[in-house]
Amino acid sequence: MSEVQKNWNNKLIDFHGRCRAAGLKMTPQRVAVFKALIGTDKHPTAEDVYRDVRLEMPNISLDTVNRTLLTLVEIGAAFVVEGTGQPRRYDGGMDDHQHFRCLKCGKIVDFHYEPYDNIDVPAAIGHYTVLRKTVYFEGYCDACTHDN
Amino acid sequence: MSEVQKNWNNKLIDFHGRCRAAGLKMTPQRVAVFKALIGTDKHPTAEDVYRDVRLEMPNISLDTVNRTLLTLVEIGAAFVVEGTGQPRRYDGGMDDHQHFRCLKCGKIVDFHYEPYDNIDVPAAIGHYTVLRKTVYFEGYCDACTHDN
DNA sequence: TTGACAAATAGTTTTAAATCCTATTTAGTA
DNA sequence: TACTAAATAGGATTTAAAACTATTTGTCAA
Ligand SMILES: [Mn+2]
Ligand SMILES: [Mn+2]
Ligand SMILES: [Zn+2]
Ligand SMILES: [Zn+2]
Repeated sequence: MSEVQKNWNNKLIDFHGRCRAAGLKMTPQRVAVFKALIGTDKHPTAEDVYRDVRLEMPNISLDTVNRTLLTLVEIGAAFVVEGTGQPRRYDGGMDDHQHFRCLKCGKIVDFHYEPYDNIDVPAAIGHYTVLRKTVYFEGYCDACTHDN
Repeated sequence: MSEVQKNWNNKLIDFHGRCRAAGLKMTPQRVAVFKALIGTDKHPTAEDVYRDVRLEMPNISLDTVNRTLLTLVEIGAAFVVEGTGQPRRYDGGMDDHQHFRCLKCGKIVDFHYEPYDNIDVPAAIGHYTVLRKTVYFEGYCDACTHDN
């Protein structure tokens, strides 16, 4: 088995484990949505995932995709990308990384800068339960900077 | 004139200037929306602002409130708070600060930690046009942490 | 001060994202 | 293999935001 396949397999096993731990059934729909999400670095919307999964599973419903994506977030197998105002964008890449979002074309680009992996929680909000700490950039991507 | 009044007045003068610079008319609706926004630290939705402004200006339309808020963002007199999927939350506080959002009650809390005001752009995205740099926390606020 | 006109608004309709509803199917288990 | 709670499909509903259009209004130049 190749490294890539091994990595893929580990993710599926991990997903299986998370579902069991949470008392969730392993349905084909769940697996399909999970695979679609971890198979891309494009930070898709629910509609994007729906379109993708339907190629293999034409009868899946949009509601199931939406529900499943929320479930993935709940069990820690995915998260919602930070950003402002638009439809939710999901991310199945659970390795430490940060995001840049292009305000013109909507592209969300991963990058990794280690000092931002675990930034300090300032005293001012120290008494809150902090579940997620994010460093996030917005602007125009290369293509959008240069055209126009 | 008190310090508070002076500060308030400066913001209106600044707003006036920004409108002129952008070639925008000074309408009573615009002023009312702007005042409503800078008069709160609650990060209101468009509906919130609508409700508020209508007390003084009962005939203003929701569309005007939405349009005006977007206009304020365009001319740099306000911005949209980070966070997707829910209704947009607006912020008229243009002093440097950061946000914590409670995932349970939706409250958005301002805090200010100077080292986060102007963080480094990593080399990986150095060629992009970075317009906004954000440090952002999510979790449960005090009340929501304790009442479970 | 007035008149012309582009910009902005009110009121409404339309679109789009997400959630809700319910009859039916299914994964886990004993 | 049969049972049951959980999950799904398909459709309806809700909600935020944008689009549309007739009317009104700031702005500016005469
Ligand atoms: Mn990512
Ligand atoms: Mn704020
Ligand atoms: Zn772009
Ligand atoms: Zn809270």
